Amino acid sequence: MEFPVDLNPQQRIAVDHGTGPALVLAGAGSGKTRVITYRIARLIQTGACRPENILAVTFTNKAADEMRERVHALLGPRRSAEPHISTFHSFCVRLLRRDIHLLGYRRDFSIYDADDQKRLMKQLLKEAGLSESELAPREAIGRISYAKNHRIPAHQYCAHFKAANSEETAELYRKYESRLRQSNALDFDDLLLKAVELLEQHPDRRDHYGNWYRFILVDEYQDTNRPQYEILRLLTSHHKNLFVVGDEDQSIYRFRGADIQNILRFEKDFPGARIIKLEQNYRSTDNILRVASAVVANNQERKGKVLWTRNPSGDVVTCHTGRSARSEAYWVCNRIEEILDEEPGTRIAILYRANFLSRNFEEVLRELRVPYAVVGSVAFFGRMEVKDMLAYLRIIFNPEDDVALLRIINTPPRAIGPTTVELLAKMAAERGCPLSAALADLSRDPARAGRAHRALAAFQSLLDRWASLRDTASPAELLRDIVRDTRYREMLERQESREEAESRMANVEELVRAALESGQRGETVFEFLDRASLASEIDSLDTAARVVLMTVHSAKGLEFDVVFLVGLEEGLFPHALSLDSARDLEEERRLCYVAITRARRKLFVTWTPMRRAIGPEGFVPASPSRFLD
DNA sequence: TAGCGAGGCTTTTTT
DNA sequence: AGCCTCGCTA
Repeated sequence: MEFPVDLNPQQRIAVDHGTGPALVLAGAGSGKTRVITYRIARLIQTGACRPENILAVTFTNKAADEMRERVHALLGPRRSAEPHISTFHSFCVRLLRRDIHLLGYRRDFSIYDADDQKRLMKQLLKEAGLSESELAPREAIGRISYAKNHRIPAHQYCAHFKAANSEETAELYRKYESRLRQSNALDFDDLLLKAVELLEQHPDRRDHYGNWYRFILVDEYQDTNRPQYEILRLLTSHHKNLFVVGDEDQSIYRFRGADIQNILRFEKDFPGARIIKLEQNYRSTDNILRVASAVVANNQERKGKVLWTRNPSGDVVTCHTGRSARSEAYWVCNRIEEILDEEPGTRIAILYRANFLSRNFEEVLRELRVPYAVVGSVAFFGRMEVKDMLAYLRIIFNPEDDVALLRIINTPPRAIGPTTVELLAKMAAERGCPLSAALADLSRDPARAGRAHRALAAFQSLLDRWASLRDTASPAELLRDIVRDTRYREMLERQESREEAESRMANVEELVRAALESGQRGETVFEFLDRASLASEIDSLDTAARVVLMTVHSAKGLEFDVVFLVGLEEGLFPHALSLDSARDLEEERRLCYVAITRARRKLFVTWTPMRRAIGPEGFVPASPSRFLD
């Protein structure tokens, strides 16, 4: 293949960049994914580097898949080896599954997602005698996560944070960490942090991976956090071949630790870095672009790019004020009907700040019989029944996984109630052992008898049976056994309507199929579980859907012909929790910028004063978002 | 002591 | 739609 010529001068400079650090400041719609994929193809094609020595990092699995496909398309079918393209988290998991024993962990660790974290934290709050109204589990997790990402250990927590209940938080932090350790589990933060530790404490590993990955490319650099930055520094310490692409105006993940300073001070961190700006937008009409620029121009924390386009000016951006949340939804959905009537192939998105806003739009779309897809709230791997099945697998392969055990110990109900679970937890705490060990002992204790004991013994024998199959049966076979042995289907049919039970069982079947396929690809059970843990909602987005509903965060990196940005009210967008801080407000503004720049041809913005029926002091009508000005 | 139905409450953003 | 608590029953 002759190398493509459809690159503008700046893009070409970026693609042809040789060795050493480079920062590509790429405005929305300026072709940044294209630059990365072309560059990967170029490095391989010119022989500068073998494919397997390239590491490209993206933010979602979906982005990684797409990048892989595009590189394939550019290079054609001559498969010798593949460049390594994945998310930071998946990359770190791979590293850790191989080398984490060097840090004193076992390689069969479990991964705790947000839901698992919350369960663990609730348990800890209960043990500490704190009510959830004193300290919300999510709040506690958030603080601990912040401290971890800034490398502040529990015993130094109070010295850094002087909030009212920082002592309680520090104590929870200490217990949280020791419980994770004891459960042979890592949370999402740990996946990155342990990778940093590994590379820092074991220079031979750092050199090994650093030498292997000769060229490292990073997408969405503006959303990297501190541990991610450190991983990049460690891996590139010798060769400095770090090529990052990002847009400071699209940095929207501060709440989960992203540090916009990473992109703002790139030249300081990597002296001699080449800086390339991509300012020509190929996506949107000029009118849309001008609206976007006007919003984000109010920000201070910028490097300053001037986006421009050769596209036509297009329609003006329309703002609609709804009489109520419901009528806002009707207005939007009626416009959608009209648009699809005229041009059935149009790809349309309804974007909002918070998930719960989807409800009205979903209901109205259903009423009008317009097919749609929602991203969010209930992703496949987040479904109750799927998580139950995965918890069974986890406890079989990592018996120390307390959160998994607690999840399924009485699901389906098998007469192991709160009192019995409490007793197990007390035993485990006293002996400092995992719950499964306490369970095994208690269920085999000949001195005990009675109903509760019989229930425990029956459950233990189920666990023993599955454990004996662990090394011979495939995960898919195990899952089938679990469904059968636990009478899971019967539980669903007892608890829910027939339809509901059917659809949940269909999800379980789907999971079995996924396990089967994973096995056929030759993956281990851990690779299967890892993918389930790291899958995100956007990964499974059906790109064929004409109308999609999602949060603005989920929409980052996507584009649509027509965008409806809804719920533009003070307190909602910008969100009430961001109003006190200038930095948070800037992030809300960037979020708004992201939303606007998703649109190719048409943009509608809507709001309504009448969204919240109840406030603290009765009804309070909302004001239009400041972003509308 | 476990199970179950009723009823109230609540929703920032997520790898 | 999911989470919790409460009160009743076996």
